[in-house]
Amino acid sequence: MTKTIADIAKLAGVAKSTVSRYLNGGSVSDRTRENIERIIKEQNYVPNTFAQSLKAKRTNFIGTVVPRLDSYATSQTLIGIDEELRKNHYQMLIANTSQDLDREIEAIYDFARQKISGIILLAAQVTEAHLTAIHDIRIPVILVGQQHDQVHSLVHDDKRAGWLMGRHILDQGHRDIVYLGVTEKDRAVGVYRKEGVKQALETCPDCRVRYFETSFKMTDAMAAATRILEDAKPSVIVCATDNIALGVIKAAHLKGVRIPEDLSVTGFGGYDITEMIHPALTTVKYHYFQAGEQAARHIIQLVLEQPVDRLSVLDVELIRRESVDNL
Amino acid sequence: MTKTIADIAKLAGVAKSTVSRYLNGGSVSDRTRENIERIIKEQNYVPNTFAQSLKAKRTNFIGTVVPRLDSYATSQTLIGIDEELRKNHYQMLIANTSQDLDREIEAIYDFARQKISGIILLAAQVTEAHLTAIHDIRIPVILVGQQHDQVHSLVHDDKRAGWLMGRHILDQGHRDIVYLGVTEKDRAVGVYRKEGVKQALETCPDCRVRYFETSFKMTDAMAAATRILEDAKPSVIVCATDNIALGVIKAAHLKGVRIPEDLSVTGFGGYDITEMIHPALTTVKYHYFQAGEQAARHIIQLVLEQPVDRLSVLDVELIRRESVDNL
DNA sequence: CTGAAAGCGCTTACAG
DNA sequence: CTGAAAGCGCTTACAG
Repeated sequence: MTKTIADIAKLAGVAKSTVSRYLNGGSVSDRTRENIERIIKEQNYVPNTFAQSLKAKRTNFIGTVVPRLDSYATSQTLIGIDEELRKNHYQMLIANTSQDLDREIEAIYDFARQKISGIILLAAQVTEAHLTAIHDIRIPVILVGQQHDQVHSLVHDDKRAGWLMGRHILDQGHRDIVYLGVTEKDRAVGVYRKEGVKQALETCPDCRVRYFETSFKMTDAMAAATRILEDAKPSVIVCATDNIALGVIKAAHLKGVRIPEDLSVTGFGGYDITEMIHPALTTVKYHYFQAGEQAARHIIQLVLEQPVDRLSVLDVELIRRESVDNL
Repeated sequence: MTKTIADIAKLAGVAKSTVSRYLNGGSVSDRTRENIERIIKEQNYVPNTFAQSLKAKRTNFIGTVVPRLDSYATSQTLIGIDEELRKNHYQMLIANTSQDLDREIEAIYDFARQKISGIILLAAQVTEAHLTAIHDIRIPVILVGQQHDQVHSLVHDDKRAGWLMGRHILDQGHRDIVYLGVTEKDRAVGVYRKEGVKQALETCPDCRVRYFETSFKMTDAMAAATRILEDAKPSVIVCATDNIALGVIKAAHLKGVRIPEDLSVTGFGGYDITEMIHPALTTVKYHYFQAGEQAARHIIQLVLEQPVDRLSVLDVELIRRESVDNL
């Protein structure tokens, strides 16, 4: 049924090795080249990748571990990874872990088992188990969105993002501020982003700043905001993510609190939707697509044993829109 | 370095075939079983999947072709596919085509080349080239979201969705109606969904209905809505997708048109975000996750050469929220 | 430039 | 229950 290299060789009147050489760009005479070319086309021959990989001991697979598939950040990053990988003739494999840490570890080992060449890890946390797995598999790994000294990392400048936002709301005259953040287990979002905001706000001695915590879910953020709006009466709520901001805005609408007249709200991320809602959300744009592209470039370099910076930091960009009032 | 079945066999003092049999659940005596088990654990042995696939002539890969990664519908469907595939020890491969029809065809052939066992195709259109490719590769294919008599298909009940929405706005007293749809090249969304609406509206002789077309992009929808709001003065705009509805709502906000007091708006899809915006969007919920699960189940059955319905239709559900006024 | 041969790491009849 | 042998479809030195 399906043709093998032997069939082609026989039809072309040459040895299998010659066909293989042709396939792999080795030196072949023009006559045999044309001959083989024609036969391959005629026979609709495609090489068996398993036989290739078995022999060559390597694959063109790059595995990507993602905590979730239904997030703007993940989607954009994946698209960037995929585009760049395609260009370089690598194929992306995705393992979705649905925010389950155990599955994350499992996925790493699974990928190793499949002899993929490298792993791109979009993790929210890096635990000991992660480090052990990364060490065990002896395959290049690059971390995206989080950093760790023992692993090649690519991150967004969370601290600067926080700082930009902190400065901005100060500039707009806000003095009574609520920061609605997330768990510190997520270093990037939970710690650095908040640190940036805090650092900017510390330049303002007469500011009142209160910190609250919620989850990444819009509904949880909504509930948290409802409580906050009952007790505190801040002029602005700085949310750790655009999704949280969306939840806060919803809560405000339901309570009849107008944005930005009664309450300013900000996010982080720069999701497409933040521009479409009303009022449009002031946020800090993260370059997820570019992060994906660069992560792909880095993992390929790592696979090819070329040097790569241990840490790359992507710039971020403040986007001023309508959800912040100028007091 | 990495262990092979031969190493394990030697250490266990048995033949390679015995180890293989153990691995594949064949009959082995308790003693050798325990022995092999122990050695495998000690040596941290993992079978080489390429050698397995080369010999066994099949893989546990299921390829999924998606037109885009950054859409709620795609994400949810992929999650459903992935979950179900995992359960059955299949691995999902994703090819993103960025809405490029040529890449879609290419992806199908690429998958075949990689000897994947089956393909799940989330296409917006089914062209001759698709049919040729599907026919050429001789691998089971299931179409999701679109239907075609020559291919196993799994669809949402677009016609009924349209009908439900048409009935609903009629029930709410709307008589001056604009339908903002998309290209008929997309049969499911462009034709059937619209047909459903039309069918419902035809029961209303004194209704005024006008049809417009836009793209799937929010920004295009926004521009289209801006024009529509200048000329026509409908009481409701029925949008072919939630994203289009989001664009329409944005345009309305910018023009100072209040929703739903001045204009009612509806969508299709049931994206999470539609609940968070204000006012919450009336829409028809599609069960993307379940579609993914079922598509996975079907493709597995097809791979195992079990019978599968040529066409499966998933139910949809009207969700009444605040964006439709009761006149 | 070309070919014969060995081998990648498995699985699968076939004997015993 | 167990083993020896052949073979899956390729690639890679090695000779010529």
